[in-house]
Amino acid sequence: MEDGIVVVHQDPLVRLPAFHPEGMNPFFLECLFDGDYERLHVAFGASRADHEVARVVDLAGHINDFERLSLLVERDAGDGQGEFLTLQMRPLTFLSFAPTLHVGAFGVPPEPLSRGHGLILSLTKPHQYSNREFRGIRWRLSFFVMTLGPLREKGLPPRPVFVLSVGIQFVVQGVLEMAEEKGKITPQSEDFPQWYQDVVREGDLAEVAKVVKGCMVIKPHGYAIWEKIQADLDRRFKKTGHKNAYFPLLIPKSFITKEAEHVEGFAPELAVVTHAGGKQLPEGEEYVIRPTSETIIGHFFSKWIESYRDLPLLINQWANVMRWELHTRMFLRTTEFLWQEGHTAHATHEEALEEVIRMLNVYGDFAEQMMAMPVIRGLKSESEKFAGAVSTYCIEAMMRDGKALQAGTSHDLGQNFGKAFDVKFQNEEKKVDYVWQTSWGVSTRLVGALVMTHSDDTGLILPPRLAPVQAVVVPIYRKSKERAEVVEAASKLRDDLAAAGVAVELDDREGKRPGEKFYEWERKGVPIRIELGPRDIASGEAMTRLRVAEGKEKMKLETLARDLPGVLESFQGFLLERAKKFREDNTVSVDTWDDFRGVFADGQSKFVWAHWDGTTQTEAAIKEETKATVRCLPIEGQGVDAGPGACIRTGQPSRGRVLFAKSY
RNA sequence: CGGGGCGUAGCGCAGCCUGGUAGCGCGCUUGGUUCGGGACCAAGAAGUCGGAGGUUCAAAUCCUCUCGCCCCGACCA
Repeated sequence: MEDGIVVVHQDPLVRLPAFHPEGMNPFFLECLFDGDYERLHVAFGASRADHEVARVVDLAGHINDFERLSLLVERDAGDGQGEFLTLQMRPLTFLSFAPTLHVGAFGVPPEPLSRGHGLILSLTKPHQYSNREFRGIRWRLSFFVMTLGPLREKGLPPRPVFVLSVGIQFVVQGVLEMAEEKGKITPQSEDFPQWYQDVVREGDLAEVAKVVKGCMVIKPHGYAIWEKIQADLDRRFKKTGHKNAYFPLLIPKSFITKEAEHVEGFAPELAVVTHAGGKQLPEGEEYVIRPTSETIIGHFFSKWIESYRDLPLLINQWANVMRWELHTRMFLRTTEFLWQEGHTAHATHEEALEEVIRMLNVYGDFAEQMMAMPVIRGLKSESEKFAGAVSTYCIEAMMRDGKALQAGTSHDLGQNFGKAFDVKFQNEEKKVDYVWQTSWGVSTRLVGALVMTHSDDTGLILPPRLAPVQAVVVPIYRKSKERAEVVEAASKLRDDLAAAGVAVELDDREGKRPGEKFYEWERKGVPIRIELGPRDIASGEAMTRLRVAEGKEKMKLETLARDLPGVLESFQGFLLERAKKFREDNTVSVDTWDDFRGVFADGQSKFVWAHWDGTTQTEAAIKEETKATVRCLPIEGQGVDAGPGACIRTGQPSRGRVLFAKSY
């Protein structure tokens, strides 16, 4: 492998040295990127000295859409054989990447690859980094034989062909350093997922736990947001008659298997406790860490409920749950997360359905009123519904990249869990029946939704109603004599604001300059900053700046405490309106399959109202081709024109438009 | 299962090829000058170089084994 590692120049030049794959003659290939990838010179031959230069490929014009770019390169061999090189280009995914270089021999029996044979090359451009500075970057290129074997037909000549897959690994050094630069937030437009990570980090919301796979540490500032979410939701739950309770973290494994769909849905992501007290638990007595609590709550409901007089039973639990996820992202999908799960039991299906819709609306109202996040309320398709539910309702919000985030769910469980856990009651007609259950929940994912709904390239933006710090006072002074005076006035202002009900913080830390404090609080999403210096005190005013404002605004010190709550409220309203407008601007109704695909091309997403024939197969086909899924079937008043139409994909009849988008 | 990369100070990394005093940036501590949009100067603290074994007068560096993390691939180009 020693020969496979080459350090290349900045021009950037890539050289593939000779290699000796099994059963092949020594073979040499050289690629030379010209300037900023505008030209690619390809040469190959049996030895380095012997190589012939193939035609120069002009990449200009294709450089920005490298995805599946195919180039046919005819070789100037002069022997009339028509050998060629095909270059397939795809964008890179991340820092360390290993694009595959496929070298296939065409039109020849699987004999030693040498001059005169065509090649398929699959190279990858460092797309993600093209917008960043490449200064100081060192490229290291190594390659290795990965597979060697017959290639299946797939549009290739019916003659014997074989493929040699060679992986290339570039190691790009010096880029990560830039990304981790202090206070650095990658622009949304450049790399949205990276932007999200940066905002969460710089906003001091959370960090990846690292020592525990897939988990995160929610830091004080992030947890404070969750506490505000909890406090308000809890009030709403109480108001609708629910009571809090707490059920065990561990659930007997046997419980999970009682509801057929439920076990199928959750089995892959369960964490199982097999040992306890220094001993292995007997077979069949293992526990799972709850992924959700329908089963254990069903068990207890069956003990608590005897007659219709015990109904409805309205319970909520604040808890942590664990789902073993392969790919995790802070707040959006982590192995362990915090949530609330409501569980209710009712005498009739109608009553249960009312509950399902009631709680869906509680979530919807909360999202819009508190989070300033507009949502669409709807019904999940069969493939997206909760494992074990009859139907699942949801609220879907649009993130700033046009993708949809499921922000809350409310399930009609029918009698599925009632039957599985024998939750029976005697009704008013003295007949025994199974209860009708519901469950509904929202999680710390809401914090991620908050980030992706409002924040910008400067960092976090928090709606005042959920901001742990709504206003920050930054004192400005020169000499230590000024400091005493200014801090005193600032303290008084802080006290006045606190008395007016504003969550205010006075940042009188020494050793940090005002500018640095400004940036820090902006990254943390504080809605308004108040600057107080000697000049302001003299004039009886303070400089204020809203988190999204262009400039600063003077406000009278006298009336600041009185006026600020109003300012914050209007900022709350502004954020909601802005989010609504963003969603409107990125929502379309589409009637043709070509238009539909166009919306989701190039990794883009919007909200799309389109007709769908209602079948799981069509849904799967659409997802396969566009990555977009049915987010929900809108409930009354949530969709666009409600009339029937023809499925966008199959032309089959559709009862009404449903919401499509790519999703988290 | 196959292949690759990486483990050196809290964080990000250099040093390894060619063995010889443990380095850099950020952060942190102290002092001073600063302070209306990311300050500067000076001094300082901080590392069993992932682990074990070997070669050597001498190992972060060479060899063998091992642990951990990340990425890619298994015929889709």
